[in-house]
Amino acid sequence: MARSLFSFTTQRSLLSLLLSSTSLSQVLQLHAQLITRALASDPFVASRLLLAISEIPVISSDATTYADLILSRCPRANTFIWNTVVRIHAAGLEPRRAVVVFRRMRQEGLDTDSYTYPFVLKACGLFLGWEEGGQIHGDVVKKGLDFDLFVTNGLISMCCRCGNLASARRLFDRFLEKDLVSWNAMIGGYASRGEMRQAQELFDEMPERDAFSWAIMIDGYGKKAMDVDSARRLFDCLPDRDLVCWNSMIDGYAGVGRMDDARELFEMMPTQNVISWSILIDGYVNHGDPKEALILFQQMLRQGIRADKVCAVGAISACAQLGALDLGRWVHFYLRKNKVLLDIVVQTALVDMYMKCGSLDHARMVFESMSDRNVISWNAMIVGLGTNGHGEKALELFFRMEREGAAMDDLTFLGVLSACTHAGLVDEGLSIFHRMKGDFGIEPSIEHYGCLVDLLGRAGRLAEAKNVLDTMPVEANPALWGSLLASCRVHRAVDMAAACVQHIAELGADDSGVYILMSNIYADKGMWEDVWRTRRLMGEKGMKKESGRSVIEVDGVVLEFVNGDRSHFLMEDMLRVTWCLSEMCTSLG
DNA sequence: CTAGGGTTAG
Repeated sequence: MARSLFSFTTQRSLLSLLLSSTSLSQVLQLHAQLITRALASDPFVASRLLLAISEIPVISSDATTYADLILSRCPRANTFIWNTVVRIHAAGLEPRRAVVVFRRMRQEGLDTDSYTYPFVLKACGLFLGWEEGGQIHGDVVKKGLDFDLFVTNGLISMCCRCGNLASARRLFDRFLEKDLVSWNAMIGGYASRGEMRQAQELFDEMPERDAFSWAIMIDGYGKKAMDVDSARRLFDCLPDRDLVCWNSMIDGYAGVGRMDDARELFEMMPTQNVISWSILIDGYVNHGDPKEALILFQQMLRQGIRADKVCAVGAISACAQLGALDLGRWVHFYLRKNKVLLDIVVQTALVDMYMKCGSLDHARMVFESMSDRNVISWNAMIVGLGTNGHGEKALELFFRMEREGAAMDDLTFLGVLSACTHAGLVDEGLSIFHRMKGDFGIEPSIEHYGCLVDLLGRAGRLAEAKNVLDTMPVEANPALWGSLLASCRVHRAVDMAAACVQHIAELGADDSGVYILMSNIYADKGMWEDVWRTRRLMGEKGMKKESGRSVIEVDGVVLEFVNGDRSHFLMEDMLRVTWCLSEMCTSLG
């Protein structure tokens, strides 16, 4: 009936348009046209709409909601339609919803077939829903689908992803019609958990191998088992290496900090993609060379490779480590200009970067604009506010976090406690420390005790601080005694300071810094005999003062200062610093 | 009528 409302040819052209649409808004426009013609409830039209959605490269939450809507408006939906909705959810941001749709499908008495299970199982593997997967497994056996290649491969990889290697292996061994994918899934299960002995055994046994098999093994040895040399031996055996193999091998080296080896392969590989660059950039960021990371980032852009959000996170954290605000803002601007979708990871990296660069307003702006926040985002704000000297604001944010019922972890408390310390909010800090276990279920670690000692010590409540160290459930370490020692200097408590040094020495951690601090405490009090005695002791122990080092960004240029070393200090840099300082002085009036 | 499984970077 509905069909007679508009001509067959118009319908056909609409449908062919649908098949070639590449964005949700295009699909929506077409749907609107179809709705006005009262056609959307037609199963055939619904299936076309859903197929169009499933072909969008990135399934947004709008897309999944829309798929649910189409399903609900289509009373005569068949198995194909339901399968497609399950598939859309499995590819979306919340794979769990695929299982929800699957359950409704069964409740409403629809037939499930060999196309239903691979998608549901994939979803289970993605959110690690082994419980649900186990039930589905029973279902599959009842339906006699456990001999279907796709269904069984789905089961094997679901079991592997959920860490149930024994079940996966049972399925694998009993399955006589195994293909290359079955082998790769099983080997991947072992490799992703670093069980390389078992993976290697199967790898040697398998009838044929493809690029995936090699990539799985190289990645398993390099990243998961931290055995880069074995990974390299396989890599060298491999006749024609694809991009993934190169990247996995480079990532293996970067993961263990062998940046020279990583770099050498990077230069050798035939072509690099944005992932290759990201691996290298991240490697430098994680192994103490953020400056090199930024140089690479700029090189990559110059070669015409667009940065994606993963790569940007590397660059942003390099900026954070360097305190390079101008560059960080530039990366932020780049992402906006290139319409790169800012997800929670990028936004959190930006918050962290702005905080580390001391730009609280920008950090706050990004944080407030976030539609979703996790514990890492909150921590970045709380820790950042604390280290920038805004203890009250950090505390405020902590209470807001509590009100909103956001999950906290041990870093949250390290952040808020040290914020209290620096703002002199001693009683507030104490109260939070004492609520940690009861109200938030987080057992204080040795670091939290460190904060407590600091909190009390800096406020001059030295006896209470020492009492914490003497009575805490785990034994205090040199760092904790060191923190009390630092408080002793501030409050000129010579005797307690000497006791701290004693403890540190007993723990075998008495480095030059400890004695220098101690001798400074004596000096503050004019106890020169003790100063010289301490200096002599240092000489006897063969200690020398170590050099300090710092890095700053001035006017877009990153400068590195090493105490006692002026070689980096070029005249040009000197001029920039001078200019910058004079600018600042002028603006301060 | 139509569709499907395995690898790589935070």
